[in-house]
Amino acid sequence: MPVRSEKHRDRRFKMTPQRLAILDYLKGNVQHPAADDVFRAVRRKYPTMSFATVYNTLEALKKRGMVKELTGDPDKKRFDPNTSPHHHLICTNCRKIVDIPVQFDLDFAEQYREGFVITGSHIEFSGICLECRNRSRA
Amino acid sequence: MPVRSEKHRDRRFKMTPQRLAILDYLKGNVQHPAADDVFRAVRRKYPTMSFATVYNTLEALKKRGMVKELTGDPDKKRFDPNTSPHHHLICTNCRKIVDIPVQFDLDFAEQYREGFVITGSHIEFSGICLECRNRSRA
DNA sequence: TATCATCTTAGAACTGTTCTTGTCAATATA
DNA sequence: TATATTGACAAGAACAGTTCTAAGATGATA
Repeated sequence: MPVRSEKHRDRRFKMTPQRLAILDYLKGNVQHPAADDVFRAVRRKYPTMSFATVYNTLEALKKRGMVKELTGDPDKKRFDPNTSPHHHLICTNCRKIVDIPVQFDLDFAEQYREGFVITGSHIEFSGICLECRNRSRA
Repeated sequence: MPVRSEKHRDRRFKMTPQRLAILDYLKGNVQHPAADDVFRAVRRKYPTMSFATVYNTLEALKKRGMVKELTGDPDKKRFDPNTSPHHHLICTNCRKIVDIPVQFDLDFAEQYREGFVITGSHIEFSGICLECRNRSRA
């Protein structure tokens, strides 16, 4: 589906070349990039690209539910273009984030909601990834 | 290098008044404070307290497993003196974090570990807390 | 193509965190 | 006791990531 068709859903979201480039970079990306990664990648095509544009665009996409902001990395905000329900593994050594492509059933947790209206859940496992273990063994 | 006996295990961790004050503030605290909160609270008793001391102490306590660092708040690091296994609810409006005092069984997730050696898990529900809902209704 | 709201850029400003420096106290060693 | 070592403190500089500002440029639409 061409990204441009989105314009009919939200005519206030202009499909500028910069935004298309950012969407293009995010599409199918499983690295869970930070703003920094987006900036460096897209700047190759648009050398005048500014950080403000990256943050503005990510914020706009977030507001429209096209990306999710992750909190697992304590050092920077990272973004996930995969908006279908899934969970994450994060390597405490290299900060790599890997998807767990299924959704666990946590309905039984409803009884603990403490008056909250729950809008989302996130399960995250931390550990050491295969690559980091191999590296430290070398 | 000589092996330290069990009773001397922590003799490199001096119990200074500043550290005792920080521990005292954290003990039983269920607010999941940020460094900032610790600083403001402890400074009342020790007006010369420095941010460096707060961060150093929190880092030392983390290293010794006496507090956990949380990642649910994208804007700042927050700390949890409750080190027993439990989960969290976070209000996306006021950033309040509330404990869910039980541990869910996620052993079945082992099959998705993607080569990771898993050392921890964290389940977090996001939503709107009762107070924020009442406030917005007013 | 004229209009208007939105977008982009560049850089400043801000926030939370880490690092550096100088000093001191407590402990270990001779 | 004298001396060395270690750990801790305060103050503030430095740093990284993010947000904000101002002004001009651009895209969508009629």
